[in-house]
Amino acid sequence: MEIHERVSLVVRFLAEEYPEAACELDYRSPWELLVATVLSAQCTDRRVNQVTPELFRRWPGPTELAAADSAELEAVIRSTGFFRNKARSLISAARTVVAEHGGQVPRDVDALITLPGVGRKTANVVLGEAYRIPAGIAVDTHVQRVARRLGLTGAKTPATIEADLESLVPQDRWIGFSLRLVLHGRRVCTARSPHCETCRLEAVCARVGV
DNA sequence: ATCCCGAGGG
DNA sequence: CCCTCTGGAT
Repeated sequence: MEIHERVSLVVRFLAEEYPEAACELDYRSPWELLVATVLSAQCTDRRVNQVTPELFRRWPGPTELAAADSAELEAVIRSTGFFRNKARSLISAARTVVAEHGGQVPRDVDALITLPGVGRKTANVVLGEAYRIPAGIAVDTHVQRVARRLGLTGAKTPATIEADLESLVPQDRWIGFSLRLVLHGRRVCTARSPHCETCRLEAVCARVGV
């Protein structure tokens, strides 16, 4: 089967299988989503959602977080892991957002990735979810693993995988495609085992590395 | 390539 | 015990 045909089948299957796919981080504004997404690195969304209510109560916006005491912030976000790096990044990012972006989360990738703690994955999530701008396909550990197993890319770095997927998937499907690959990676094609016996994508899968 | 880092699952 | 969780910076 030719690659574009397989991709279109994958996109269609995912839309049928996971119509509900949505970001599972709790947030009420682009700023809160940015903070939650930075915290989600190497951490489950559930755990992030456990710490953000107190975080947003004590430091409601970038102005407040810019003036936060790092030790106090570290204590609040400790359970998400990497807490020293994340606290330092968030306070510094808050200062930049206040000083250079009028307190608003920037609407483009280049501005977002200059913020400490924000790479392409986080930038693509924030733009797609908060602003509905399909700036790029967010490539996290799940998207990387599942896309490679399916045979949609042979690349090994997130940047190249992102470019490969963006050349194959129509731009108006990017946001949902990423969310659904993540969901499939969590529920079926897990890191430990791809569970091919119960996977409805098996017919269009290259089963790379299985 | 390595480091940051806690928590839960197999 | 080892692996993994929506990574990013050095």
